[in-house]
Amino acid sequence: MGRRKIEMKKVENTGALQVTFSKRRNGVFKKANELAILCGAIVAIICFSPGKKPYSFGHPNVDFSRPKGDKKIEMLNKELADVLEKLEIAKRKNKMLDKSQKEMEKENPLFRPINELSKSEVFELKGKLEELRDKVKDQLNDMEASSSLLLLAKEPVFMKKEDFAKDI
Amino acid sequence: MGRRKIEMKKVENTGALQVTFSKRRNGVFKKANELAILCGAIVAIICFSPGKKPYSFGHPNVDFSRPKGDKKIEMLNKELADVLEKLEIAKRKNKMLDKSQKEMEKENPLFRPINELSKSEVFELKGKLEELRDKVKDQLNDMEASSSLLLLAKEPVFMKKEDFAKDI
DNA sequence: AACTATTTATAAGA
DNA sequence: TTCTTATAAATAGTT
Repeated sequence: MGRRKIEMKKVENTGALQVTFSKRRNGVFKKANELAILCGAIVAIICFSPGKKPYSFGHPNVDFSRPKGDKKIEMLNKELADVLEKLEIAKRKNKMLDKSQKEMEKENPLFRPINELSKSEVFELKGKLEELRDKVKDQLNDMEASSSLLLLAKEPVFMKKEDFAKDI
Repeated sequence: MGRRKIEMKKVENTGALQVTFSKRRNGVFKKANELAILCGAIVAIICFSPGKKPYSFGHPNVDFSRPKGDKKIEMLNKELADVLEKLEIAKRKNKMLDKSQKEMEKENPLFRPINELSKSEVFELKGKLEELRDKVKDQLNDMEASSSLLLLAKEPVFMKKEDFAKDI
């Protein structure tokens, strides 16, 4: 599409690479914009330059910044910390109960099994919750990793209006 | 770029819309592929057709299908269900303990407060966990929504090899 | 950044 | 849908 046909392989000249990336990135974004307008389609693109700079395009109203997600993860962790703290309290209470229990056992040995199970339940539950917390973390991390192309775009760069305006 | 210049506004004819979307989607994906190859860039596109069908393109190795995510969410839900079941068991145990407690109270009234608190802790914990489960669900749903363009692409459609081959 | 010779994409037609 | 082709648009190399 120019003075001569080019080979479809990586451009090695660093200067030419920058220029080619810039020109073609704009070309792709422009085509995507036309697709969105002509067809009423939702289109999102994100790409990383050879220098790993992120650029994104979205139509309509696609925002790839991620402060929301980060805050939510913090809140989720806080929530779990609260639950775990409650479990610690419950555990301590159970210990107290256990202590008193020993006195009780002297009078009524039948109580023992029930209390023991109840106590181990709480411990098992704590373990479950800790596993769960880690799994939730991993889940979110994995989701971020697999959708990283979108979510890592901290600095979205949309095409300049005047570049699109030519076609509209 | 064709027999005649077209206006940059939504194509109203339904048949023409389908054809235009299909042709131009392929055009955008092809350009994106060229950008990725020529510049060694990472490029990801996802778009929804006028009929809301998702299509995606990724280079290199970007897979937007989500069986992994779905399985994880299922596992997460199962995990939570297990924890809640354990809580139900603990709750029942506590009820039994409570029953026996009434007999105990006759002998030792001091036990009552501790047991009552322990029981309410379990209830509170159950509530917390239910909240948490919903929050985790919401969290995942929101992340999917905000990054929905990627994650909702259940049926990624990559360009046919032969279409790319022309250029490579 | 602009220019322009060419290649490429595609709108309409078959 | 798939192919053909006249024409519009993108862009490689140049200035």
